[in-house]
Amino acid sequence: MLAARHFSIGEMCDEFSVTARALRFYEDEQLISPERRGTQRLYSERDRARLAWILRGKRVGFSLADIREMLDLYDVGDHRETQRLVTLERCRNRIATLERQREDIDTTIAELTDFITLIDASPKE
Amino acid sequence: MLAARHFSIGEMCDEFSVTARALRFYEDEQLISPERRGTQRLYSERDRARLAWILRGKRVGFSLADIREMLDLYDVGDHRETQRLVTLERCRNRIATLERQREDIDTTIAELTDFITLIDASPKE
DNA sequence: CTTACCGTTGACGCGAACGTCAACACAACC
DNA sequence: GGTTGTGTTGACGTTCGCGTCAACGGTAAG
Repeated sequence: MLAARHFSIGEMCDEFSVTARALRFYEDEQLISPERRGTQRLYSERDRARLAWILRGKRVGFSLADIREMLDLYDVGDHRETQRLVTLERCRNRIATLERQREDIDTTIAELTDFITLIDASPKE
Repeated sequence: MLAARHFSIGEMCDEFSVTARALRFYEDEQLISPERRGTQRLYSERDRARLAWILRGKRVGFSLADIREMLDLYDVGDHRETQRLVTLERCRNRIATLERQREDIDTTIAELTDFITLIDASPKE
């Protein structure tokens, strides 16, 4: 096996363009939980994947609480029947709101595009 | 001509499912500026269109400041050459971020869908 | 007239998502 | 051994987007 690589908080900040404060905040909010070597944080590949999820979630407008819930969905190894149904339900809800968002985005893009052609086609002579 | 219809703040609240507080806040922030009959607000069709824009903007994750900027783009009747170019530039930037958002949304939907098939295909017997 | 009801302007409060210190620890380098 | 760089934990400050009173005004109905 390859020795699992780890990353310092500084490296994470550079790579993902976030502040250390933000990373620590996400940890407080239980979105990521890096290991420690003594007192220092060591981020694994898994932590990086989670962070990517977090940032993507933020870009599409989810709150940290929302994102935490979604990450948790992936985590519960415990897929008892009822729990499983709840998870499915929530996933589907998420998807539904995402699809609505996409419609909104398309509408907005269309309007802005129309507007561009409008003012682009009427230059002052 | 038809007499232009106007709407009270209460009607607006019902129709768009927003609170009066929010509407007044948007007004403070110069996103809408309804007329007044005495002290009371009278919302026109134009105000309604703007509000729809605002709410759509919010759903796609824009800040009120962002939305205000976009609404302002439509407003400046003054399309002098330089101003016009600035407007075009901003519109294109907006569109670019919107398209990126849509990619993020698609990715997220895909992952959630994969996850659903995963846990949906492994029911406890 | 008075009781409702809808509306108005402040002003303060609040949760989210960090920013910004302060004070300290540890390791490397000169 | 001192300094520089990178990290740590509090703790308080800040911006955004309203919520939530309080105190008041107009008007329509009984």
